[in-house]
Amino acid sequence: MRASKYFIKTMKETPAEAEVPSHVYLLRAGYIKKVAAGIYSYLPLGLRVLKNIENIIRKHMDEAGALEVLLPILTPAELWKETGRWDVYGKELFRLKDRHDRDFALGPTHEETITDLVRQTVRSYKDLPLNFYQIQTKFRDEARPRYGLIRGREFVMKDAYSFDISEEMAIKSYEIMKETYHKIFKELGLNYLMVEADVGAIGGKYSHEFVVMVPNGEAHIVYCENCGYAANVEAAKYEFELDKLPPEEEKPLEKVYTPDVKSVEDVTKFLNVKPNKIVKTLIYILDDGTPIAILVRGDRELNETKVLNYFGALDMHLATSEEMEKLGLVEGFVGPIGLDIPVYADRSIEDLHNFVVGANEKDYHYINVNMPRDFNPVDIVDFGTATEGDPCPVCKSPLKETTGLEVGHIFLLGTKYSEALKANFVDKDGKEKPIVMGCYGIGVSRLIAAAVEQNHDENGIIWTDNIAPFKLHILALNTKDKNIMEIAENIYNISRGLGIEVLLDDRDISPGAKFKDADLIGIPYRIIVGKGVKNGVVEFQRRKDNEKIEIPIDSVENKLKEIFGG
RNA sequence: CGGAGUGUAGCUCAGGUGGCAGAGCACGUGCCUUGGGAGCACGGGGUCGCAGGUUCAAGUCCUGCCACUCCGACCA
Repeated sequence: MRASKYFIKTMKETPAEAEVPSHVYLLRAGYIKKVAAGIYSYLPLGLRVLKNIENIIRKHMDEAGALEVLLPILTPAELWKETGRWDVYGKELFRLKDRHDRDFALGPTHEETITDLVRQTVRSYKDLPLNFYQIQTKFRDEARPRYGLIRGREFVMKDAYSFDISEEMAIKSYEIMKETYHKIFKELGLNYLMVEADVGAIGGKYSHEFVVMVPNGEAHIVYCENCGYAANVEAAKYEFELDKLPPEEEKPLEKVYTPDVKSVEDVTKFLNVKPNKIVKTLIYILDDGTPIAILVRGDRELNETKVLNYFGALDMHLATSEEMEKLGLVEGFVGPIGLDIPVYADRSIEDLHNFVVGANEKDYHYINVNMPRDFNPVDIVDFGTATEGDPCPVCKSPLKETTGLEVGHIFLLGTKYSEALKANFVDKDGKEKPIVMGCYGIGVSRLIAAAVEQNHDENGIIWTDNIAPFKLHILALNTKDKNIMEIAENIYNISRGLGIEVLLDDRDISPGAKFKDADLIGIPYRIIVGKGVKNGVVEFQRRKDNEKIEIPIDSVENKLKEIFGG
């Protein structure tokens, strides 16, 4: 491709809307253009990258035996009502009506649609297993779209769904997808981690996330360098055993005057105790209106996901000041003793002795509190958020914490959707059974952003070889110089003959502008045709390190074969 | 959804106390130049987010709305 005939629209300055590197460079280099918040057009360069990623995914999905389909974006409300998600999915589901006032939704995911297809077509165990996938645009009315392609309202996703006759077989399908995902992310050239994850609203038995390691990512994960355990902090088990404090003799319970001492930090200072001897009492209101109290050690953070899972709730919130008042509670001085709402404890306070809690009375705390002497929780559960330094639940080594971007998520769904939609099959024994499902997503457009987040420098993008829009960038530095142009054209033709995706910068602009654009666009390999041609050489430069080496013009073809294996 | 902020040329932005709509970059033409976003000259480009209001006069003041960005909540 010749740049003079292509669509290269770079920007010198950072658009005001962009904050994170991927957003900045994808806009500046002319890969994408914003249409509305969280909605982008892919320009020719951007589409090439998107297609490259799609094709790598497609290749591995096909190899794994999955079958590509294309489901509709526009889906009837009836299907969503059958599984209950018309109500549960909430505001994130884009809803619309047709001219007959019938309800529809723009698909944010396709469990309903694919299960509907399967229930209509699959009758016997002989039809199974099946794995359908599609690469398609998804719609989610995000509360807050942000960071360019990282969190959009319209985005491209690969979603796959497996259907098996038993959980045992479904686990096999799940394992095949897990391996396939590893192959995909390796081929994309990204530094990633597979982590144990929470199933969230999709539901199911267990799941894994694939997270591309980037600083300041949205996914918080802990991992163990010793044994390889890795998990999203939402899902990470907290290995409280090694974090236990030494046993102490129980001291008599005492109520102390603590004027205006509310937060853990206040209590720490006022009573001169460590945060791990203080117990926080958090009041939550579940989605059915039930208030609950949850106790966590002062130095630990509560994990709301674990609480939701424990109560089987979809939503909950910390009690507001008004709600606290209605329940007769004193903000800042809530405690479990004498509380008449159910009290649950995180395992961090199991075996804790002589600790501090609020006294349910303004300006008073209890000290030397002990369980079960002074109160007895309904249950003691792992409600904690794992954090750096916590012992690994597998091998007890200290965990490391890091952040990343979730680009893939696989779920063993079980029969949640097949039962709701009555997707059954007749087994060998002649009995009708629900199909056992799994679902597998990859954020295709988010991968573009993730790749840039992970691979860029102060000058622009540095694509990995397999996803770069072009693999070779030829810079003809002076278009008025016939000699330069002839040699550049010649190298361009040789490259094309070798099947290399090549971009020739033949625009009549200054050399500096060409270099700046080339850095911004981030094509991995570059040949510079400039004044060196007088001495029979051109330069070869890698975007990664910008190191230039001179090579004789007549050995360019061999060099290209060496790099691109032509 | 709560909090904060911003909307003026394609982009980045300036336009005290109301008084002819601006700059740099980008774009077009010409000259000149060709190894890290060159220079000179001329030129085109505006519903100042939208709608009301105050005023002789509104980019500027007032009211409402909309859009966008950031922080938070939320996020298969």
